[in-house]
Amino acid sequence: MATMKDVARRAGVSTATVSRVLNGHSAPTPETRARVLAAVDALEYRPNVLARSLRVHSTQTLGLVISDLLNPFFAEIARAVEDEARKHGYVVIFGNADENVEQQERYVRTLLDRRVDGLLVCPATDDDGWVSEVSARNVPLVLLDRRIDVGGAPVVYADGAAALRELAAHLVGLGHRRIGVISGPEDTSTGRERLHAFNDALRTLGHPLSPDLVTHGDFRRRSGANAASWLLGQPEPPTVLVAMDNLMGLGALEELRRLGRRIPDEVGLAIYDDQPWFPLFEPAITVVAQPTEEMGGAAVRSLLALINGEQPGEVHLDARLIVRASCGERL
Amino acid sequence: MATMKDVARRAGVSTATVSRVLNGHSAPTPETRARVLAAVDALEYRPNVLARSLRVHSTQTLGLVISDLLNPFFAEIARAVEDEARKHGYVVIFGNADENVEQQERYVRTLLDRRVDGLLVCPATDDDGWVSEVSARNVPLVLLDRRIDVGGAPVVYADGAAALRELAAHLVGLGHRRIGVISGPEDTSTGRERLHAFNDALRTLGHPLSPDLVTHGDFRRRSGANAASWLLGQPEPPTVLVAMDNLMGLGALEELRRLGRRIPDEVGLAIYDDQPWFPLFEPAITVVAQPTEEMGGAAVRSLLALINGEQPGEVHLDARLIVRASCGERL
DNA sequence: GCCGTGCGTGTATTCGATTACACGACCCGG
DNA sequence: CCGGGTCGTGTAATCGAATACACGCACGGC
Repeated sequence: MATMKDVARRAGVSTATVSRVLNGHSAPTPETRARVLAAVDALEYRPNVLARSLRVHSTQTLGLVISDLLNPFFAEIARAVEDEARKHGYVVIFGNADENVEQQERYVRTLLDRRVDGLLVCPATDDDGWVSEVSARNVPLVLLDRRIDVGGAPVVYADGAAALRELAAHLVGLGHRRIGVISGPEDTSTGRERLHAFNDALRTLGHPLSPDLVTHGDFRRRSGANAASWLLGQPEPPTVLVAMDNLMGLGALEELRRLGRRIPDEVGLAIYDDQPWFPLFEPAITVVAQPTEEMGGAAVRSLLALINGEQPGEVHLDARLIVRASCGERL
Repeated sequence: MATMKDVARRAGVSTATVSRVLNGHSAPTPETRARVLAAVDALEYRPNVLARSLRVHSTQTLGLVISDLLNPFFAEIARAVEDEARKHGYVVIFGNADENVEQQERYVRTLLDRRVDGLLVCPATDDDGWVSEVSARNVPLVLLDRRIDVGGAPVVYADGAAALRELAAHLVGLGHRRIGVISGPEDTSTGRERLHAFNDALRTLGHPLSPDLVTHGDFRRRSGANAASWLLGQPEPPTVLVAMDNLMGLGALEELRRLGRRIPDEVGLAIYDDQPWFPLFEPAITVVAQPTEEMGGAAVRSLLALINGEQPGEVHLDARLIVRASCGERL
């Protein structure tokens, strides 16, 4: 690979001049500029990004740590993040934490070691041990989807309260009284908040959740199936299941199919997160849809703002209810 | 951030010694070693990966260019790649080509500029303009999923011929004679090969595809829906649809639902690629499943072999038929 | 004709590591 | 008691770029 020195020699100038031409700095003469550019493409010169980064303390790289790339929700986020980053000339390195705190911590460290200019994290749990390391090296940090209490880091998330209120009204309106919930882990903000928001809404309607019909999964498919199985095995089983994440919802659906329960006649089902295939199930699944693309984009923009020394605020977008047929007759 | 010089000063040794301790080289005295290590964690020293990479000409980073992260098939690949890479101490940078040749080319260049140690590409099309650049910088390259004719680059892919033969037999056995195919683009190897393998199998059975029932999509959902719509609008419409990719299959299903056609009584459906939710549709979808996880893992191993100067062969794994209920009565 | 101004360019240092080579201490055999 | 080998450590060059600073030259004003 040709280096800058080769280009300089061929153009009969110094490396400083080459650098200036390439970076559009000060003002080399038009002729010099032309000579340099000619040498550049004669030699097919490409700058060494590592050397540059070492010198200027910036890598034009963002780090993204997500909990699970197989979760379509996070895949969409990753895709949106990559897309927005590219638009701004950044590249993204990503790591899968696998809903696992230690792996998440390892990844954060790896990405910091790679000198990313900023870090985007969808925290696996409330654990915040890794945050101190990030702030110690003062690398800009933006939290995505799940929030943890940590000073300064802006959060981008989707607020499901309104949508869950609508969902509660929808279910109650259809006559459902025993509502089974498959919630996320209690040590994640999304796990807690969705449950609380939903319960608050139901309480307001005069039909609070029965504590024995609330289960906690781990945002994975298996846990959804297990929870559904347990709920339906109760002495007074629920008439509708609400899964607080798309994978757990899938698991619940799987279990309903396995048990041969007719939806929605025997049991209804609603899922938090929409997916392209949810309308294609029989019956089409009623969901709370999150604006994933906007979330990813907004997170990147917040992060870039931080990198530029600005002080972006918390972004919160709204999730919305999409009523389909899986909880009973459409109104 | 503490640098190696700081550590050296604090430990009362030279940077060379620090480096030797950290890399387990030659043999510093146990006492020196201890002093250095003490200094390292007193200062919370972390090596600067950029400086190291610049010096040793290796970044411990792999580049992955995929066509579409929103395609669950590629998401699984990405996940498997990242997983295997991590096990070997590599990090992966990825780029979404969006089934778009130019963006793919830009990404290849970007990743090369980042000095990845090796490149994994799922080519968007047969276009191979970008390959020359890779070989010019002799960066190890492994092709994943789709093959293109290019000397030297090992290919990792799933061979669907056997599974498609079984599928053909299954369909013919169920009495299907007019079989509609939603194939991939003709300028991708997977697009061509799956169609040919399937047609060969049918021909052998004495029921070759009717050319007017073969359509080509672009591996995206919309094209699957359009193709299904077109096929069903033919004067003599097919009795079963075979979509050669999971997204086009989803599109076809969408269209079938929209038109209100009962599956499999009115039209059957089979899809290439399995997904966790395919068994949950009513009826459960018959599929050809690819071993995505193995593909991703194998690709990384081939790439690492190349990086180590070995000469890995072509890896081809087998896809397999999973008969469910969407083409008619299960045998 | 002299000197300040400004502009284009080159020289040399720096970023933070790795490593070839040299050097001094120590030990041992003749 | 001295020469040669071993072993641990330090010195300095290197990777490939960016950039502070200095230098030289042309030009203009007096």
